[in-house]
Amino acid sequence: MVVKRGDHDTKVDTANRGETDAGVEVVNRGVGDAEVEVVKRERTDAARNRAKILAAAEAIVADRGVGGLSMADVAAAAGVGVGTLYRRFGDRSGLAYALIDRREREFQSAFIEGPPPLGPGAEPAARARAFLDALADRMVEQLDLLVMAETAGPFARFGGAYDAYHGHLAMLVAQLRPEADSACLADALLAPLAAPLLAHRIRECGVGVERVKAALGDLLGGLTR
Amino acid sequence: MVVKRGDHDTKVDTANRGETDAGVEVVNRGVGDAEVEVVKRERTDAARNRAKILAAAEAIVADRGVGGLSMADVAAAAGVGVGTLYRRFGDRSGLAYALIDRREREFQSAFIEGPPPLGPGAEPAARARAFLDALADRMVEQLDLLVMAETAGPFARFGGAYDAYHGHLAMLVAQLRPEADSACLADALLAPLAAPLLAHRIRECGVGVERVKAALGDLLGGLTR
DNA sequence: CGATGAAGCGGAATGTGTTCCGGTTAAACA
DNA sequence: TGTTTAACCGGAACACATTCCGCTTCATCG
Repeated sequence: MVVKRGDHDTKVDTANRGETDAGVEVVNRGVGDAEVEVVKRERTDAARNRAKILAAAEAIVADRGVGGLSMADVAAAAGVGVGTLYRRFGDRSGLAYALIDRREREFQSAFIEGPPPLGPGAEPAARARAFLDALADRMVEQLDLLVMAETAGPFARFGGAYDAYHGHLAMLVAQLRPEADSACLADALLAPLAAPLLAHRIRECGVGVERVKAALGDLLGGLTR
Repeated sequence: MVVKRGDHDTKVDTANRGETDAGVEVVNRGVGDAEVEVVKRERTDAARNRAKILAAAEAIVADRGVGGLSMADVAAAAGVGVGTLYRRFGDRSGLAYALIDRREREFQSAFIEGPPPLGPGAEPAARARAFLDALADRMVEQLDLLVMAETAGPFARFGGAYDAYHGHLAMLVAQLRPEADSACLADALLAPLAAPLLAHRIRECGVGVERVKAALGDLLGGLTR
């Protein structure tokens, strides 16, 4: 099961809840004691527009960089109104997140159900290390978009992917150090990989990802002993 | 010596360089081999406006919260034009930073030249621990403003203060673990105290500051052994 | 004291993210 | 196939940060 971002702030309604790549929506509807999952297909025009918007956004990012990604431009290039963008993606950071999404899902399934050492089967320490390394690489890979997804709304990050990372790492830390505050430690280990900090260090200060990974490994090593 | 923020991006000119609380500007002017420090007083009308703006901004924050701090409102309340705000503070995050500034300076002088264990004189491990604890408290104290200063442009405004923290902690870590990558470790130890994460955990998740401090102490403890 | 120019000032103009709402349409159902 | 309705669409309107530029004022210096 891949964890997706939940509601954004207080603004976004349920339109995007549980949404997946194909644009279907999973609704939990209480029926007596049992909960039945009802799958509700996205309307065809909506699906068409979603595809057009994502294609247009990707083209604009490829062409002009993330900075040139304005909602009005994307809407114009996709041939839809801006209202449609907001209906689909909530806000600017939501659009960025959608652009990131495919990779994100691959990454999440890799550490949840992929082969060791990232996936299950390896020692917790090795898994945690592999996870942080892989996450660092993943962040760098789409750094611009990630900075934007995080910056547009300060809490956007904590609504979805972050929770998945946090839950996973907290589980590993709990195995490593049952007596410790695994939730807080997971936060602390994840924090150095925040997009803005990473972008600053790598781009402005010439620090390589490898050094960041090594420092994190150092921290993790201290934890296991 | 208190470290202040540097230039913002590419936009802000030299108007605010080397600025201090009283609004004076220190200019280094090369004269032959020697460099002479020339102190140039802020114009009286500018000083008056600065004070009016800061007072108005403080009142608005106290009244409506940080969210209600709009540039136009502050300008109107202070009885100046918005252009004046921008001339003085560069942008929204600059204004937030100015609001934070007094406390910030106290804090910095406390860990740079204050009494131990925060200031010089204590063991590096104890100082690092005390520093992280104190920083956590300080962040919580003005969390809203700090989130805003950080969010408007990541590292734009808070960069100066962050550099001070980073330099200090990196020095302590280097004493603690001479062979380690103290710069990266300092980043990693500072990152969990980033305002947005802290705000989220404390306000949305009910995590107390004490737990965050303890986790950080745990991490630090692992480092010293 | 009066000229001079650099610094400061204000507010209109601009750009862009976000919301709103009347009209449209796809899908379900009789 | 006709009816119904919830979802969707578009773009005008809005809010707000930021920029621009012509005018004003302070401080200096002859």
